[in-house]
Formats: sequence, C-alpha cells, structure tokens
Amino acid sequence: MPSNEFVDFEPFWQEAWSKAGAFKASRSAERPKYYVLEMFPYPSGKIHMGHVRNYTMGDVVARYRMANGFNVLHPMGWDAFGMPAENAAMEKGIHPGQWTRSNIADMRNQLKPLGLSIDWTRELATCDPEYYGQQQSMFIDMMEAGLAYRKNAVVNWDPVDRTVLSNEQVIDGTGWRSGAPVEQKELAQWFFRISDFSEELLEAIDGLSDWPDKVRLMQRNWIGKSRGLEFDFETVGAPPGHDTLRVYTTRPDTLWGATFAAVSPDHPLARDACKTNAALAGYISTCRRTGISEADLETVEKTGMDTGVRVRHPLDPGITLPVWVANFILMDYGTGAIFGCPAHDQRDLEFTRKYGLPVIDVFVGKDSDQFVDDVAYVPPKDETVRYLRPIAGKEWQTGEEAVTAAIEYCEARGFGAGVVKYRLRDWGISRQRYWGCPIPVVHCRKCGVVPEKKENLPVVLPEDVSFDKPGNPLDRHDAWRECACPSCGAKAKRETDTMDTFVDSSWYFVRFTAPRANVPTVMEDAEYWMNVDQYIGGIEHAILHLLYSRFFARAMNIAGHLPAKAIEPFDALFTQGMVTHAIYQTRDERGRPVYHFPEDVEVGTDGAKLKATGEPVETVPSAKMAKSKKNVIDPKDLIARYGADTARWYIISDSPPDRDVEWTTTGVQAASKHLQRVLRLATKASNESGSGDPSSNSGLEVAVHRTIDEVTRGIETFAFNKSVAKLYELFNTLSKSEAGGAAKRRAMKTLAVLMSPITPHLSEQIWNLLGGAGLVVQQSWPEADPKIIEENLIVIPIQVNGKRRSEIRVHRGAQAEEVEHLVLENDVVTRILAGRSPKKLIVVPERIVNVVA
RNA sequence: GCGGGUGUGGCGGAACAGGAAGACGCACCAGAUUUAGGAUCUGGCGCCGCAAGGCGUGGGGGUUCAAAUCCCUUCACCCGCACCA
Repeated sequence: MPSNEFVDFEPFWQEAWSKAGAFKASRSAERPKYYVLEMFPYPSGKIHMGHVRNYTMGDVVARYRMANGFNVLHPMGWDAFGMPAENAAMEKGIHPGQWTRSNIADMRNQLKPLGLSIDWTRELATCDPEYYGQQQSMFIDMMEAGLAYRKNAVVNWDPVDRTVLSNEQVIDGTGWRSGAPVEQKELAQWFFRISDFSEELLEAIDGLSDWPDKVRLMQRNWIGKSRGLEFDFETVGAPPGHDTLRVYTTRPDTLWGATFAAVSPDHPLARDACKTNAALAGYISTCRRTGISEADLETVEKTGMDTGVRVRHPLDPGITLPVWVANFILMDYGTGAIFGCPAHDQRDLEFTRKYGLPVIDVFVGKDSDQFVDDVAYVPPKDETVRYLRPIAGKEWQTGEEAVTAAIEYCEARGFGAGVVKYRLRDWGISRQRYWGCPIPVVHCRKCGVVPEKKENLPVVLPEDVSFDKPGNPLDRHDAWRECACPSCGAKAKRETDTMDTFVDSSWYFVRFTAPRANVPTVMEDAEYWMNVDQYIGGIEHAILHLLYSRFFARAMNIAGHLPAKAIEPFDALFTQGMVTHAIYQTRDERGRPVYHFPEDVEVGTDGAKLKATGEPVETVPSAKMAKSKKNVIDPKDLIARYGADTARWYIISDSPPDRDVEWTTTGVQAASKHLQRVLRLATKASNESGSGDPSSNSGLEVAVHRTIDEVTRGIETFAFNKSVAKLYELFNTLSKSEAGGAAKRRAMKTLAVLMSPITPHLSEQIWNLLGGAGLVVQQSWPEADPKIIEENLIVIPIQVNGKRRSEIRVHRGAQAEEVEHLVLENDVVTRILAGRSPKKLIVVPERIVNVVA
C-alpha cells in the first residue's frame, strides 16, 4: 500500500510547531501552570505500542490544557541506567554507555514522528553525569540528615558470576544466568530510612483523592500497618544473655491458647543455642540453604526443631512452653519470634499437628464447643465471640475489644506494651553493578566511611571497563577506586556499589523543572511547576516507583531540595491498560506452538490462515504484546504506512484508557479511513457555496455545541473513547448536513479544534485548508453555549407498567397536567387501557412518564 | 487463603444521581457505483417470531410505578498481596 497523504503532511506541521516554539515551557506569571507527565521510558532501543498509548494519552491532556490557557510543562527523558545495558555489554561486547546512548537516539527518532507536544529542550537521561552528579549531591545531604545509612544485610549471592541477584533473578534456588546454587551472604549495604516514614506515607494516602483506589489500596497493604502486643517471655534453661525472649502478636486475646514459642533460624537465641547443640546447628544451616525469595518460601515445607529452651507463660508462670526454631519465622518482621496458638492460626495448627504439640481452645463455639479439628478457627476482629478465659473483662467481646483489653492488662502488669508495626522495610539501594549512579562515598582506613566532597562531584563512572570477567568491573578498576580521603587526605578507596535505578526515577519529575541547573533543584522552578498535575503510567509501578517517589520527595524536602508543597509530588495519577494483540499459532509435530507474525496471517470469515501456505491458524484472542509470541506491531511501521494521527486516533478510540486495548488490523484501517473521510469532507466544504444563514444551520449549530460539551467532558474524565464517539457523531451529522458552505466550514473548523488533542496534524491541515488564522495549536478550546444545547421541544418516552410503549413531544418546562393530558390521549395508551382509567400516573418532569394500568 | 475489580449483541464498548438498554466503532448483510475491489456511497443489523408480540445487561431472589444501575445470594474470569505472627 502506498503511503497516504498524512505521512506527507505530518512532518510539515511538526516543523511548524517547532518553529513557533509551541511546546517550549517557561515560567509565566500570567497563566496558570499545568504539569503533565508520562512515566519516562527505559531506552531498550525500540518504542512499542504501550509507549504510543501512554504518550498519546499524555499528549491529549497536554494539548487540551494548552488550549484551555494553561502554561503546560510536558517533558521527556530516559530511565537510562540498569541491567539490560550490562547484559548487552556481556553478550555483544558493547559498552553499556554506548549501547544506551545509541538506543536513546533511536527511540527519540521513533518518538518524534508521533507529533507529541514535548518540550525537548528539557530532555534528560539519568545516565548523564549532569543528572546523576546532582543525585550524588543529594545523597550526601540525605546521608548527613540521617536519611541514608549503612548496615549489614543478607543478599542472594551468585558465586560464579560473583554478583548479587534480585529475588526475581533467583530461579529454583539457582542464578538465572550462571545456574549456580545461590548462597546467602551478608554484605554492608546502603539503605534509605523509608520505614521512618511508614505512618506518614500511610496517612497521606487518604489525601490522594485523584489516584486510583486500587493503587492507594496496594500502597496501604504494602506499608502493612498492624497493632499488637510486644512482650517478654521469661526463659528457662536459655543460653547466657537470653533471660527473656521478646515476641510480637496481633492477637494477644489468644494468649491462653499458646502452646509453644518459636524463633527464626536467624534469631540470636537460635544462634546461641546451637553452640551447644550440634543437631540444632545442623538444622539451622539447612534452613540457610534455601533461598530468601518469596517464591522459595512458598514452596518450602514448614519444619522446626525444639531448642530445649523453655519459656514461662506470661499469664501463669506455672505453665512452661517449649521454644522451637522454625523455618517459617521471618527475622525481619516483628521481633523474629512468636508464640504459637494452634487452635486459632492455621499455620501454627499444621506445625503443631506435625510435631505432636498440644492444642488449646480460646473461644467457645456458637454451634459446638470445639472449633479445632484440622482447621483453625480464626474469628474476624470485628466479630463478637465468647472467650473461655477472658484475659481482662468480659466473656463476650469482639476481637478488637479483646485485643485492646489484653494490651491494657499486660501493660498494667508491666510485662508488655502495645506497639504498632509496619511491613514496610528500609529501602536497600546498594547494587554491585557498574551501570548505575556511583554511591559517592570513600572508605578510609582511618576515618571510616566518608562522603565525597561536593566540589569533587560528580563521581563519574570510568569509561575504560571490561565485562569479560564476572563481578563488578568497578571492583577491579584500581585507578578509579583509589582516591584521597575527603576527610584526612590519606590514600583511600571509593565505594564501588551503585544505586538502585529506582533512586534515579524517584526525582526525575522534579529535575525536569530545572534540568540544566548545577544544583539538584532550583527552588523557584520547583515552587512554580510542582506538583505534577497529571501523571500517567502503567499499573506495574503502583507500589515501588510511586512509593519511593513519595518518600524521596519528603527526603528531598528535609535535605532542602524541594519545597514543602511538593512532598506529595503527583496530584493526579492515571494508570492506563496494556496494549494486547491476538496470538497466531500453528503446531509442530510434537504439538508445541509455533508463533506467526500478524502480517503473515490472513484473517477471513472462515478463520485465520497462513498467507504463504493456507494452513489454518489457531487464534489466542488477546495477550500482552511480546516479541516471543510474535504478536507485536512495530509503531514505526504503522506510522510509516498510515501516519501518526491514525495510530493516535485508533489507540485512543477503541477502549476506555484504563482497560486493555486490543490491537486489530481492521480497527487501524477503519481509523485511517475515517480520518481520510474527514479530510475529504473538509476539502469539499472548502469549495462549497452558500452562507451560514442561522435558520438553515441551527441543527448543525446545536450538534456542534453538544459535541463541544461532550468531548470536553470526556477528556476531563479520562473517557477519551467517549469523546471519540462524539467526534464521530458530529462528523456524521456534518456529512449529512444541508447547511450552506460557510456554516459547514465554521462547524468543520470547530471539529478540527476538538479533534486536535488526538489528531493534531490532521487538525492543522483542515484548519489551514479552511483558511484559519495561525495554527490550531494556538487556538483556544471552544466553549459550549448552554442556550444552544437546550432544545425547546423535547421527546418524552411513555412507559406502560414500566415498559416503553410510545412517546410524546412537549415543550421544555411543560406543566405536569398538560403532559398527563397528552399521555392519556395517546393512541397506544388508550388502546392498552381500553376504556379503564390508569391506577397511577407518574410524571418525571422532562424525563419520562409511567402509566400504571 | 486475604484484598480488590469485572461480567451488557458476533466483537470493542455507551447508557449523567433509579427513568428510552445497546450511542459510537468493528465485523456482517443488502443495494448503488465501479473494468475490478480489501475503494467509495446508501441502508439494515440484540434474540425468538411471517407478524402481532414476547424475551433480553453471568444465574437465582428481592426493593420500586420503574433496576445494567440499589439490596441479598450464587457462578465465572481478571488483578494485587501472601509463612506478616
């Protein structure tokens, strides 16, 4: 198919916008600002349909706001550090920096033809020293403010690649690349004190009213607040230094049901107890061998071993309970020790059954006295239940009341305290990797860990590194490592860990407000542009990126780099759905699927066939686009063939923005045809004679104003698909209209402006064709006149017994008696009533009438 | 297991605060035009029925003059979290 005219005129208009400086953002006292941001891409080298959808949505918002008189900031950058660049270096021998920069250039070239309203002068890449140097500067300030610190932590260690692995990179206990069994190793690592902000981050979620409820809920669960009792068991026969054992419970109301205590294999008591107990030491080292990933924990069988230590029941010192080591107790949640209440906790019950420990009921059942069999009875906290031995107060209580009562009772007895715990842990940012922001500290024999002097920043990554050996190239780069101690001047060594790339993406939105500054942020710019008014991106970032950014904004504020107004940096968040496409597959001799690209498949009414051979093809309806399944459409090809506006129009029109959109060839063709029809109609209208006599065009005028109203509402509420439907309707009305040429041209120009956030190039083309002054991009958004929209004569449906049977036309504001009269005279109504009078007549003014016969 | 969401024609989806179910688009069907159509234009299109009419928003029940919308119940699918004490 030859390229269509869109492909020809689109670059022209892009050039025109560029010449007019239409998207260059600068501070302005006169106009209100509006900051639109889409999550910046990782420079993989190719844009995909998800990018097209994301950036088109942002562009619709940005252009709409521009037309509404806002001073819009709409920037673009690159999340440029990360593993894929190092993998490319290892596989292809290309330097990660070179690979990344050439990918950025490629992607910029693919993105620009989309005609986005981006201020490219603010472009940034996180791998540029200009960016990460400022990040290092902030890191030092945060370190000095006590927000960043160093401690030992356990990591997944691949002994062959000599590298740390993320949980996702550990597959069945082995390294994803080397296949070697993963070890657990303790390393000194850098952390951000995000857990100090647990309560604040949790509470502030309530104020994020323009975020999806789903995301807010996910963040709440991630922070995971719980209230409970922390208390000390008195021990019997414990190793020295363990006179007490501290445990945490959210259900102190079940304390009478305790039949054992258990500690994590990493708990100090376990470590000390195994010094004199070889069997226990053996068991604990077995536990260590299993990975620390969540997937591992799920599949591992629950096991334990008695330490021989005993503890006294806090409510009755006469009762002693055995202390076990159990592999399912996590050292970093609570105190790393629990009491087991098997009657009312399923996991404890299974453990108890396995090792023959006793089970003691706490509650009296409603139907039977015994709850416990193989299923633990766990009453919801808001349910009222009867306690066999109430700890304090009443026999009948809700779990919530009983928990409070138990906490107060224990506090009064002086052996426990009510505490609040959070699941959220401090953010470990150390990565033993080359391609990341170097952590700007120096290790000095005399002075210890010292931050680099600010005047020595940025600590730039060395270019001359090799990836032919396992491990972090920075570790072997002696010339880079060696430096002077910033404190005493003696010979010292640089830190070789780099930062988690989530750090880079936790403040780029602020940096966009002053991307070239030689300080991290410029307060006046941040003050003016922040917050991001509308942030758009994928749901996959609902937790980590957004939570880290919320924390980082607070940390930046404390370190003096962000005004207080911006500690919740994103006013409104929108999470868009995925772009999916059918998968086409045939089977090989063994029945395994063989995938085919959409362009090799012919889809007819009798099913799909391979173009080459006519072989029938199975169709899997809709799946996320993935190269491995060959169900991908390259935006580059699409734009080359149909133009950017077709891609934009289609991706906006087909589904609500928050749902997945299925990419279909017929849908794209339909979009392309429609845009060509619009252009054809405009061309026709440009030559048509006849004036805009109001009496002959009033219908058109009403349609235009209705459309303005509805398209506007659609954009405001992120219901772009509805706006598109209304734009189709106006087109249909316009193409059937009998109005004179001038009236049509006027309507057509409004249509062009209304379409311009979605199809900006076509809109310029039409505007120009119809003699519009200037550029569409400089036009104001039209306003709907309510007087024109409100028609005087309205249609009111008539229902008989709730079913629609007929309708009447009345004037707006007609009296109820008049309407009743008309209804009772209606042919259909009189026929159904057959002489009887209705039991009841309900008139909802200007809406509907229901006759109850 | 816990938490959340979604179920509407052949398909994507509309339906404002309980008031006309199926807007708009795709696909399909018929006609016009064309050398041709995978182009363009006109019209049709929820299901059953020749029709009158009946039935229809996952299933069942309820509230109401009126339910896709509210309540109860049930089913299916999707997403998130998960040894969290």
